[in-house]
Formats: sequence, structure tokens, C-alpha cells
Amino acid sequence: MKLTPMMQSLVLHFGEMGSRWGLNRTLGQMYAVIVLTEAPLNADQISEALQISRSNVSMGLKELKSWNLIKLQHIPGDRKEYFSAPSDIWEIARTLVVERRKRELDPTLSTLRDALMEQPSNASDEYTQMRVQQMHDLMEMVTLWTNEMQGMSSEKLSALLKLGEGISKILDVKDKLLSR
Amino acid sequence: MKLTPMMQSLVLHFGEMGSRWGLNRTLGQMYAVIVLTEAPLNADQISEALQISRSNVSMGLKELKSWNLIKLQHIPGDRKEYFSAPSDIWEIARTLVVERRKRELDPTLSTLRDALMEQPSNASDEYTQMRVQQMHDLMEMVTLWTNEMQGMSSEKLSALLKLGEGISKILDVKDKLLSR
DNA sequence: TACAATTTTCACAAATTACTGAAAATTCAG
DNA sequence: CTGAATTTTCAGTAATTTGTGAAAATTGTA
Repeated sequence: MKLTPMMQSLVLHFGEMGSRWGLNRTLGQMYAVIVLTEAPLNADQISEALQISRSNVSMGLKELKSWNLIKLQHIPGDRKEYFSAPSDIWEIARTLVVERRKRELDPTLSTLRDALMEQPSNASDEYTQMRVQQMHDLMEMVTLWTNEMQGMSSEKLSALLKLGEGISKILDVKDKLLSR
Repeated sequence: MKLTPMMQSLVLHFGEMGSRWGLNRTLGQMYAVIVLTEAPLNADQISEALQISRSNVSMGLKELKSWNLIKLQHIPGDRKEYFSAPSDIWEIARTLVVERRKRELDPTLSTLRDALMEQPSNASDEYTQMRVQQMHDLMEMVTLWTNEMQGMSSEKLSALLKLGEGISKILDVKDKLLSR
């Protein structure tokens, strides 16, 4: 499979970004080619398109599976496994947010809880615990949000995000409603 | 500077997480010790606390400065430079979000725009552009949001996040108000 | 069940990233 | 200005991460 120049440059870019997104270069490239190609792809096609070894593709697919970012499908009469990304970009975003939360927040939340259970050994530990408490509360709220996001339809999510600068006003309205 | 066991374990944890957060181990540890200690710290103290070389600390501080995560301050009668984190945890969160957006979204947004300007060379490119458009729109909304976040006070931000599961309801209310 | 097709694993190699000590540059009190 | 204190830079090295080919495991069909 040969990539068009447009694809080529997008794939390269997502490779660069991959590492900044908690994936890595190859994973970024692989996911780019899967997301940006309409037809499901098999490992050999990916390997050829990105000029990387078959085994590397296998490991990458394993990782993408663990992120729930790809769907496996079979094509009648073909024994190979084909992969595609969800067609709804919001679903991809939702998944990314949740999976990153799992990896970036959940373990920390648990460590923070442990620290809060400990007996402070001196004044300095007391300050530390105070900060830990603040971080914990913040992260817990973010967690609630991402859970909320999970349950929202793409339409609703899109509407919420479109609100953009309007969110401030909505908040004010809500305050008024409650204070009445 | 010797760390209490509580600090020690928190610092180690944030070191682990550092790499998942787009920083790296040392940066994570450094920021943990700065955030969790009440008094501003100088480079030597950090170097001793984390058992890393003075030069490594210097590079780390440079990076943390570029993230706008630390404040430089001077202590009267002392020539050394001291660093501390904002006392408001929300300010830290806001900064983190914005800086990550700069690094993780902005460059991609610009690449996506470039791709949209190009003339599709075939049907496959047309599909690609369609997906690029979707990604672009989504990322642009996220960008608007983070901008909005920037302007919000910690109190407001906290209130918004506390809304948590309530956000769905608020959205519904808003729809009703508009449709009247 | 047998076996060819396909995928996965894994030890090693390659590439990348992080860390250090020494030296250079900067800062500031006297 | 001078020079001691402090910070920064940087080339080399160490550590970590990523990629490969060969071999093992799995799959599905004839």
C-alpha cells in the first residue's frame, strides 16, 4: 500500500505527536493510517505503508487494542485480521480521554489516597497532606467528568463543547435558578 | 534536605507518572518536591533531596520554567534562586492544561489546516480530508474551551467541575430556554 | 487431524533520551 | 571593577525505549 503525499505528511506528523500523546512514534503513525483510511487494513498493509517490520506492527496493534482504539473485523474469504477505527470521531475522543485517565490519573489518585491515610510525622508532612488533599479533590472531579463524558452521546458532547465561551453564562444562569 | 517517608513515596510516584504526563521522571520528581514543600527551594536542596546532579536540576528547572509551572523568588541576604509552585492548585491545573494544549494540540491543528488546503489527489484523499476536517473541528472546540478555562477564576472553575454529573441537566435546561 | 497461513513472542540490536562532571558564563556584593 | 558564588551549557556516557528477525504459538480450513 502506497500512501498519497497528503497521507504521508499526516502520518509523519502524527508520528511526531505520538510521543507527546503518551503513545510513541510508531503507534501514532499506525493509528493515523488506520483512522485516515476508509477501508479496514491488515497488518501487512500497515507494515508496508509505514515501512516497519511485521512484528513491530503486531506489537503496535496489541497496544492499540489495549487502548480500545481499533476494531477488529474479518473480511469474507480472507483469513487475515483487518482493523479500523470508529467512524465517529467523538467516540475516538471519548475513548482517548478515558484511557488516558486510566493511565494518568487513576494510579495517582490511589497513591494520593494512601498518603492521606498516613499519620503526618511533622509539620512539613501536614503541609504535604494539605496539598495532597487539594490534588486529590481536583483529580476526583476530573474523574467524575470523564465518567460523565462516557455516558454522553456524541451529539450531546458536541453540543457541550460547542458551548465554548457560553459555559460561563450557563453557570451564571444555573446559580440564579438555584438561588431562587 | 532529607525527605520524610511520606514525601519520599509521593516523589517516587510522581517520578513514575512524570513520563506519562509528557514530562519525564526527573521533572516529575522535581515538581512533586516543589509543590509538596511549603518553603521555596533552591537548586542545591532539590539536588540533594532527589539525589541527582546539580546540572540535571538546572536543566529541569529550565524546563519547568518553560512550562510556567514554577515561580522564581529571592530570599533576602541569600544569593541563590528559590523556586516554588503556585499555592492555588487550580492555577497549576490551568497552566498544565494550557501548556499541554500548546504542545499536544496546536501543532496538530496547524498540520490539519494545511492538509485541508491541499487538493485531494483521489477518492482516498477525499475520505482522508473528511476525517481531517472532523478532527480539526473537534480540536478547535477543545482549544476554545481551554482558552475559556484560562479566563475563569479558580472558584468558577471549581464550581464548573463540581457540577459533574449535573452538566447533562444544565445542557437540557439550556436547550429548553433557547427553544422557547 | 494436518498443515499452511497468520499472528505473537522474545532476545538482541539500534535509536533515542536522560544524566553527569567539567568548564564556561553570569550574577552581584564589596 | 574584581572575584567568589551561583547557574548554565555541553560533550560524553549511561539508561531506557523502540524496532527487528527468527522462532514459537495460534488459527482456521481442507
